[in-house]
Amino acid sequence: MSAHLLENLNPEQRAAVTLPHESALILAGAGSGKTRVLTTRIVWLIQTGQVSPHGVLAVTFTNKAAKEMMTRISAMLPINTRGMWVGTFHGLANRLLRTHYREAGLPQSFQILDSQDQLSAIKRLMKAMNVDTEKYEPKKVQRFINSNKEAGHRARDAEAYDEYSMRLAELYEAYDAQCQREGVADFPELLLRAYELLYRNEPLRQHYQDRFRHILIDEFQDTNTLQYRWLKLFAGPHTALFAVGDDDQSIYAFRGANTANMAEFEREFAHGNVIKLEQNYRSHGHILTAANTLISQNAHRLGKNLWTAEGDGEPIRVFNAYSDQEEASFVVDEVRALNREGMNLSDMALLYRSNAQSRVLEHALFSASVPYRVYGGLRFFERQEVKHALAYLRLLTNPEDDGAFLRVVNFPTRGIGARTLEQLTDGAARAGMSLWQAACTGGGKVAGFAKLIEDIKQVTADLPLAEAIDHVIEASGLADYYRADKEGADRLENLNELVNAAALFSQETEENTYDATGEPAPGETESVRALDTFLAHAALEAGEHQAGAGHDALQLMTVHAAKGLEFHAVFITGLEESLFPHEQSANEESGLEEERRLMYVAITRARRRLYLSHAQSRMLHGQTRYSLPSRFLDELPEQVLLNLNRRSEPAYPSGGYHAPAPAPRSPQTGNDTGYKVGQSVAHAKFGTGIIIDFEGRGADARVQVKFRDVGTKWLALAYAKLSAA
DNA sequence: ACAAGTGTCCTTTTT
DNA sequence: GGACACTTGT
Repeated sequence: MSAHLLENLNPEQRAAVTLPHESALILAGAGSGKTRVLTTRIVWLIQTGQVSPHGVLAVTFTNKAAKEMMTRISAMLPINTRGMWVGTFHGLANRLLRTHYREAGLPQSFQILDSQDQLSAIKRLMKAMNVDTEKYEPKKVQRFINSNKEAGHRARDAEAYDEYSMRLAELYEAYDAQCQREGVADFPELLLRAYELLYRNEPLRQHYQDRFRHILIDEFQDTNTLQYRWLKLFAGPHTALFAVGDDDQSIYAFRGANTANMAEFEREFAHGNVIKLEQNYRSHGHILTAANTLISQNAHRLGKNLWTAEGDGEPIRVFNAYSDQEEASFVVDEVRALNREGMNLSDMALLYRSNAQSRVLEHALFSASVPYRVYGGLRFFERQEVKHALAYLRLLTNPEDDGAFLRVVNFPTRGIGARTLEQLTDGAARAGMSLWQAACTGGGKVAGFAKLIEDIKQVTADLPLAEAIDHVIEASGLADYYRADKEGADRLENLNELVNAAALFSQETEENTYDATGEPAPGETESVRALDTFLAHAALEAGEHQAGAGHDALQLMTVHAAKGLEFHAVFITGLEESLFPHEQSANEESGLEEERRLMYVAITRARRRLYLSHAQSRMLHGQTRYSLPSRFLDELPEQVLLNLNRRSEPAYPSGGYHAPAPAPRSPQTGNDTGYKVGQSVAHAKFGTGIIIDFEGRGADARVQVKFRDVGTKWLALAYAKLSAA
């Protein structure tokens, strides 16, 4: 049985899967079979009787990865995997807190705030405290709170050395008090609460440490400080930690991921028990060479070099476009050509650094009737109409939730305006009540709202989840509101979808094969528990980015979103200085290294064919910007590149992939110098740059040049020795 | 009380 | 270009 399991694994993979009961670090390069190793190890451990499903804790970062892992395990292991804890950090923390809510100091029906909810809670607090939001931007306050929580610091432990940060710490403290009062927890709070729960409660800690014999962590390079400490707390003296990660693919430092965790883990747990998976099963040789060469220019690495048994494959195609539009039409032409040759659109991906870049590409694809799918943007449970419905539901199960109250008290409009709410808020604060309580004791329109919620509560008390939600949508007036709205059809549709989602959710949790969000607690009111579990699910798993019409479509996404995916053909677009690497990251060494890792991730998504393109001019934020090619292009080995611009005609000005591009539309066209805006030039002293502006004629002519290394300068053409580059 | 108009700021993102 | 906050007008 287990011999069969280990077939088709290479020696390193097999060694990793069959490691003895010891902690180990698996450095798994891109495309090296990381997930396979992780899941096979779990199955192997169970099959060989070394652990029962009950003793396994497997942690991932995304719900998608957790589901994928569970699916693969169930496919290999025909036994009940219910006792296994597989989920995201937040999902598992939630599970722990729901089970031990009393010990954790939370109400049973505590609600989870997503980032949006958290931000509005902070704004509300700051308003109540009369804090100047110019001086203390709510977003910055949010970042302060979250980064402190993620470092394991409560307000009292927060580093505060000056007036400004001391004020931030005060806000943090007040914010936590508000959350406690309202019975809500934000994302980092889930982790910190769960951490503190186990840290302070010795018997509980003992219990879980004894239980989990094996802890396996996916994407370990993405863990933050708190998550690492969390894992250490779960690990008892008899627990083996199996951490899988790739420091070269760490692209989330900006949100707190701490790559140093890998080195630390090696020191604290693995003790030299490190296995490198370096054979890549995804990409052809030239693509890997490019990736290896690029990433070798990062100074801080654990060190790893991917290789493949495949041949070199095709060269990497580089295209220099005159404008973002030309870049887009180039991409469209290539995509169609590949599609004609038989490659599915869904096997091709268009990658970009930031979401704003997708529009030009979308426009070109749309005009050419190429089906495409964009990842990113609003997700199902984040849509305003869905959040409104959820707020009503939250109010039913947890009336202390002022955030939910304020969200829906006047939506649909009930004639309850700012003035009324101000009075209500003041009254509630003076009496030390929640808004809900204050509304119940008062009169007028606000009391009418309270009555409405009370009625809904009565009717839905014994209804199944989906029917309860359906009633809420009707009785609250949400449905009528969107029916009356000319543009409300989609929103109405989504509310319908919410009812369906709830029905599906009830069905799935009943079957209970996989339950990442809540432990069924015996003896509690059925429908209330179901509602709480569903609301937690909605917050923790915000749903798909877009309703997936499962047809063959080209895939558009940011490089971040592409991590973990692979495609036959990949287009990396917008390879320009200030865009990729992004200008806000390029200044710092660590920022630049992260951008380089991002580029590394992008390159290693490709199996057979890779296109790199950049545009000399680009519409961004309503302005045309001129940029130099990304330094990452220079960091690739020339022998694996194929410059498409040099196929038939000179590279400049249009690149001439197809029709020559129109002349630049600049008020200075038609000058007499032989230079134009957008052109790349070289200067003996300042290096290479690009002309971004122009003034004067003849002997007085001056050009403004944006140099890669020395910034932007005005140069008199009569004196500066410029040459075309 | 609320709709319509004006001004500001723009990474990346999962939970 | 577009989301979001804030101000003005009815």
